[in-house]
Amino acid sequence: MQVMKRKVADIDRITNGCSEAFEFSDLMDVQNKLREKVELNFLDFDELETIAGIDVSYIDEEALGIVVLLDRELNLIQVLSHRERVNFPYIPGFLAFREAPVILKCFEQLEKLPDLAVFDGQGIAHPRGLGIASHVGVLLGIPTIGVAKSRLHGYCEQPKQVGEATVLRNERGEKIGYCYMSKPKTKPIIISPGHKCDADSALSIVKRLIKGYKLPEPVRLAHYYSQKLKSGI
DNA sequence: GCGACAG
DNA sequence: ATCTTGTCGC
Repeated sequence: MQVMKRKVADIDRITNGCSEAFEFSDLMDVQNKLREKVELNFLDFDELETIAGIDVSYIDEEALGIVVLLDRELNLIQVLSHRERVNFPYIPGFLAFREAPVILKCFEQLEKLPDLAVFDGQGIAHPRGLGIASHVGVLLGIPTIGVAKSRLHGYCEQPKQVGEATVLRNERGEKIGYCYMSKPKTKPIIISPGHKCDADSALSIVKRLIKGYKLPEPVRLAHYYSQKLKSGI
């Protein structure tokens, strides 16, 4: 637990950042508290009207948040963005403390929240069950799903066939998501529910959001615009 | 003490 | 995430 005593500020100094002097134990307390509010229930894709995709890119010391809004047929409705200085370093397991601020600023621009938000990162497949998808999902009170390009927590068999999904389980053997090969000859993606959604619903929904690419459309488009806007500045 | 470690 | 062009393979 000694390492957990280290102040984020210490790491911040090393990373040339400028985060608050929070301690890991405090950050973990926040996560454990929010974790209690996570709800895992069935979510029907056919009931969704609008779906959002979120991504964040960086420009030196600034973060550029992007939220793309899609309709049920995955047509682009609008793109929201917000750019601001980041004051927190990237620390595995604490990504939300770095990216949630700018993401929330994007959502504030919406008059009506989406029926589902898909994140680039983990949902409950996290050491304390609160990846960025769950974290923001609880703060906004809307259904969310996490789609990561690599694993952070949990173990599973490697899918070998395209379209094959293997169960991702935590150390207690509980199902916390799926490892899914969405495209031929590509590394499988890690799918886990964020909030107001369960693992099976998350897998089912993500499958319907994939249109020929490795990543589901909401996240793929968010990343696309994230990079595009950044270069156009 | 060592390894793991989303974006 | 980001720094970066070409290139090997399906």
